[in-house]
Amino acid sequence: MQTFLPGRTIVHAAISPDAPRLAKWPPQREELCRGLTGQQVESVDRRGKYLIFLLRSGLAWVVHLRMTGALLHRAEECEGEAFIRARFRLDDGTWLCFRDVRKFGMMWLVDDAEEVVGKLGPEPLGNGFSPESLASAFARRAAPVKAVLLDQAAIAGIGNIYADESLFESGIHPTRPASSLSADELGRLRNAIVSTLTRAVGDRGSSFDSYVDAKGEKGSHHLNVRIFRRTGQPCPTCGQAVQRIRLGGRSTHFCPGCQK
DNA sequence: CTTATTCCCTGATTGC
DNA sequence: TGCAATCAGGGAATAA
Repeated sequence: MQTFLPGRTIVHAAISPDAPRLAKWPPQREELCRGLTGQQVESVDRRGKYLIFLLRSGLAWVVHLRMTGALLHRAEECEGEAFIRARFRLDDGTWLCFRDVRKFGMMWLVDDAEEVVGKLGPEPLGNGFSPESLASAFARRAAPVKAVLLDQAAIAGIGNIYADESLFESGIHPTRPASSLSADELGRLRNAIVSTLTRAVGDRGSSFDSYVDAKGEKGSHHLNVRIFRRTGQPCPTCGQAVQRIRLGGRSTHFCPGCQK
């Protein structure tokens, strides 16, 4: 995305009427498309799970792919391809196609990206992310630590896979109240979050389901997870069977032997 | 303020 | 084999 989009101008934009919730702001898809047409992309950025395209005009085009969304860069229009919910033609003749089977994806065209991402917690791969950052995110939070890890206002960008992997790597039980973690545990969890996300980025993401990048390529990190969706299989450390429970409305996987 | 629950959506999986 | 019910999941909305 960073390689081909900066400098390009959107010369045509269309959102399909079968994706009525895709346009979050302006809420009418025609208005969002009108606003995007003629805009030149200056830079590509990210905050948590949100993509931010800063435009030369000063506006920000913000996109969230959610579960099954993908922004695909194509030489040709994705004519006849299933689940294409929006298309954007660029001034070099290529296309950016938004494919989204489950229609959970969202986009905004705003004066300031902070209107969308302003309430997110700190970036776990940012410079200042420390055990103290976690302590402040967990203060007064009696909810299970797994649920707080998924709370984007506490820490930005951690999803279900990486919450389970980080808790496993740090040896912390997912049901522990977040505010009950000791300083040592906060330090271990901080390091586990950083190493888990760094490894996942190195593998270009996890394609348990349909995730692909702008070139249509899958990530490989789903091949390297230690605990996620491995219910009943032996723990890689102690051999006990991996257990699955529901927490924060999500499937949660952990080793009853290693995670206290 | 926090926490829990429901909803959105549809392909894949499971159950009879 | 066929059809229906269930499941998966991020985050918004709602309720308590």
